[in-house]
Amino acid sequence: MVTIRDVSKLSGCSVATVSRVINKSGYVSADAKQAIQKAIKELNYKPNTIARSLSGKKTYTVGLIIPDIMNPFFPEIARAIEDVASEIGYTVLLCNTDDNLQKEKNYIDVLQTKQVDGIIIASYTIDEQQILNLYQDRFPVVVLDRIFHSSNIPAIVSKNREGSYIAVKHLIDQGCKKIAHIAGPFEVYASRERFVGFEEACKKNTCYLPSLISYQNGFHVSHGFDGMNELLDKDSEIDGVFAGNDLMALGALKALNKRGISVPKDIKLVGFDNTSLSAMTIPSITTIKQPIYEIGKRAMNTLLSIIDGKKVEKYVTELDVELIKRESS
Amino acid sequence: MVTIRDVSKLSGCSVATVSRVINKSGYVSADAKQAIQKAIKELNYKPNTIARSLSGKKTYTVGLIIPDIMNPFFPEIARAIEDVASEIGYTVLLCNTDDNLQKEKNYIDVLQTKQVDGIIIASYTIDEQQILNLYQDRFPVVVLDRIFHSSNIPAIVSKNREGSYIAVKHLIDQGCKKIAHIAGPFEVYASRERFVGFEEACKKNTCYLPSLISYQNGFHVSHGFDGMNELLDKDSEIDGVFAGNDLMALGALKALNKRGISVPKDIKLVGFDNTSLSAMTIPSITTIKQPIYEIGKRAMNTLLSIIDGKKVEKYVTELDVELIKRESS
DNA sequence: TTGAAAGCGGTACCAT
DNA sequence: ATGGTACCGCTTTCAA
Repeated sequence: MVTIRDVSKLSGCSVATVSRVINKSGYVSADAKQAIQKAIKELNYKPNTIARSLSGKKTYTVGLIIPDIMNPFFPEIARAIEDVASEIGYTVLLCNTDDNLQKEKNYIDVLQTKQVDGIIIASYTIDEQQILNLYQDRFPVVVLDRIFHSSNIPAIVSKNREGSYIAVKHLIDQGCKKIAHIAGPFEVYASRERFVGFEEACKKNTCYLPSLISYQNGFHVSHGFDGMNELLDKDSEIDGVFAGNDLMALGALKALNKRGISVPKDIKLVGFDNTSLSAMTIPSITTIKQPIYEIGKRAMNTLLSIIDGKKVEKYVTELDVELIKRESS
Repeated sequence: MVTIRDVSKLSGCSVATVSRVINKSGYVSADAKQAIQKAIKELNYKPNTIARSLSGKKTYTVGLIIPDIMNPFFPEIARAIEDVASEIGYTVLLCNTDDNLQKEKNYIDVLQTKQVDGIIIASYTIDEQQILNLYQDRFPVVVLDRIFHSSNIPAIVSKNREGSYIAVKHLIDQGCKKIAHIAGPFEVYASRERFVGFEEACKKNTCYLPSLISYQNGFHVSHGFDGMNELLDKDSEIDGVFAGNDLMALGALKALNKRGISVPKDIKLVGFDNTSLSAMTIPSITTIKQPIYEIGKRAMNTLLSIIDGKKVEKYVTELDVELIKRESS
């Protein structure tokens, strides 16, 4: 391995001077600079990042903590984060925690001992105190898809409530009279918000009935499937369904399909997220688009601001959602 | 930040001894050990991984280079790798390269200066010489879904040829007389193999016609859509389609749907990969299951063996594929 | 404008 | 069994 001392020797300058030209810091004469650059070329010298980190206190690496990269919401988040990271020479550590407290705690420890410059966390279950500790230690953190009202931890979320409202409004506009909702788990911030948005829209438009909500303890395809069946068993006049996310919407679609109920003729269906799968189903699913990529991008940019010691003016960034009309409605 | 010297002072032992108990190396008296462990607890000391890496030459981090985490094949790969990594205290750097040579070259450099212990590469385009260089520098590398016959670079692939054969055989068993293939780009190892498997199966079973193949220059939904339309325009008697992967199968399904051709009644369809989406479509898509998780797992285990200096006996690991029967056939 | 040298937080060799 | 200390490769202060 070629070190800074090799460059120093070959160029006839001291390591300090070499360091200066590498980092473009301090004064270096044109002659010295040239000699050093020549030596760097010749030796194909690449500064050792580890040594740099140890001395300089920065690793140019951030940690991304998510429940599971296999959940279709997260690849795009990860991609966005990685895109802005790599753009400026940062690198991203991928951490899956399955919403498991122990794994989360463990990863936070690991990331700290690895001296990452900051952490982006998307977790439904994580111990609030855990994150608060980081925040109070002035460790750069940004939270996704969740808000801690008890503190000023920077958070990026999208307008879930408004999204639900738009979804229900759309179903009404399409002629639906009896609209049901398949709600995700209430521990999850986004589920709660979507539920509230649904309630608000229903109250304003007189289609609210408590029996028209199925409460699920998860948000995967199977939950949508079960929820849809549950709703259909209770009330056969349902003509519109708003599912808490696309995965559940797909589950609902499967249940409807199995019963021979036609979408969108008999029942119209709207999902949430606009994950890639919603465009892939047949019929494709109308959904509320979260700007997933944008969420990731903003999160990373916010994190970088914090890392650079800039004051973050907006602690909560709320991003706009949008109705994507497709075949299911 | 608490350092080893703080522990040394508080415990009354030297840093060398503290280091010994941290690493369970060398002899330490019971008394010393106890005092040190007490001090570690009290100070909540965590060894600094960066310092450790600088001195010890290992970072316990590996790089994962893939085209795009948003491609549904890779989240599961990433998950598998991260699972085995985290299990033994390793950490994974996520690198998306979009099959772009410059990005690949750049990431390989970055990963080397970050001193990762090894790299797992899944790339269709990457310069063979690039990887060869790493390999010859004795830098631990494992390649996914591709084989370099010119060298002994460890590779994990699945039995693509056999998979195609099984797919075609299945279509024949279902009564298909005229089977078409939508082939992915030939630069991609897996596409070539699947194509060859298709040809072999057709020749053995007398349903081979060159006109029944659509050659696509990509493998996304749109390519399947276009390919299907192309085939249908050429020959209206097709009653079975084998798509080069699930995304293309979905595209084909969409095209068929649009033309009012019923699947599986009029045309039966088989995909490849068994990505999660294949189970989600309506009708769900029969496919050849690649053991995606297993591929990732093996790749990481192989990499770890290499890192630990063990001899790798099998340079090419070929994993079995399996027919997953679903509604589309 | 330059260089010597003291860290950064560990590891591990060599004495004792 | 233990401790002193010279590294690992780079940054940064301080003096020249």
